[in-house]
Amino acid sequence: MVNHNKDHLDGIFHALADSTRRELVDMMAEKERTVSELAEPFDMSLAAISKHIKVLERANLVDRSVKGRIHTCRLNTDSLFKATEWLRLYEKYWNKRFDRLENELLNAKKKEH
Amino acid sequence: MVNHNKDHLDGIFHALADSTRRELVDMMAEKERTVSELAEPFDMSLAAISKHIKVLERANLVDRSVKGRIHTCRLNTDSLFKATEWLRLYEKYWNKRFDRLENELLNAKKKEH
DNA sequence: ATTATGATTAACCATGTAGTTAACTATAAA
DNA sequence: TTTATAGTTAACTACATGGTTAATCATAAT
Repeated sequence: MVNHNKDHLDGIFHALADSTRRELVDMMAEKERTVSELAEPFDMSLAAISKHIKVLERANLVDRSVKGRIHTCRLNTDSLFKATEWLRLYEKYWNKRFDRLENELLNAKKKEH
Repeated sequence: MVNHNKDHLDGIFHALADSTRRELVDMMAEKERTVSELAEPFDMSLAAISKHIKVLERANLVDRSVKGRIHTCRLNTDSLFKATEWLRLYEKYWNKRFDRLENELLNAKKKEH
């Protein structure tokens, strides 16, 4: 049996492991965008951006609606949420670190007096 | 000028885009582990795991200390924290979704009466 | 001194990635 | 009807990835 959640996270993290794609996500987070709008700021062919968008789509990070020749892309936060959920498992570890740092600071201050 | 933060996130997300590596992270989160301990549960050569660990290390997700022939690996949460920080930018979007869902539910209940 | 163990490294293979250009599809405008 | 626009797809290149086995290195045990 295959773990689909596993595959899903693979795809999500892989999609996010590219700064161009993260910038595309940024743009779509602000508001929905057409493919050409998304491509405009990049020094890269439309074909390349088209592929990047498809990677985001496969990872379920982006939904697309087609009207005539215009493809409109919008962020689908479900996958971002899943990625965050995985990372959240480890939140307590860096909280621990912060607590430790805080304590050290506190002790340092006490010594000053 | 190169954006180092960008490169860093590339490496972090790429490191996390593999279920074997995520499982290694899980194991190290529980407690620090030697390389062989980390390799043990996997149906894969030690060499392969050694490489996976190096990917995690390059992404700053793992620190290693060597004592004799034993390499001990522990989680470094700094990078996990960075990844979470990036994702947290979008948190408001799924909160919006949840709010909308909540409202819909509320309205549905009102109609019942 | 020899052998066994923990781990890395090198050489290799198959597959995947990120980009290119060129060809194509579909729709809108002249 | 022709042409321009929005976008995808195909074929290609160069390089990275994830795995293998075999060789190597360093340390510990006999």
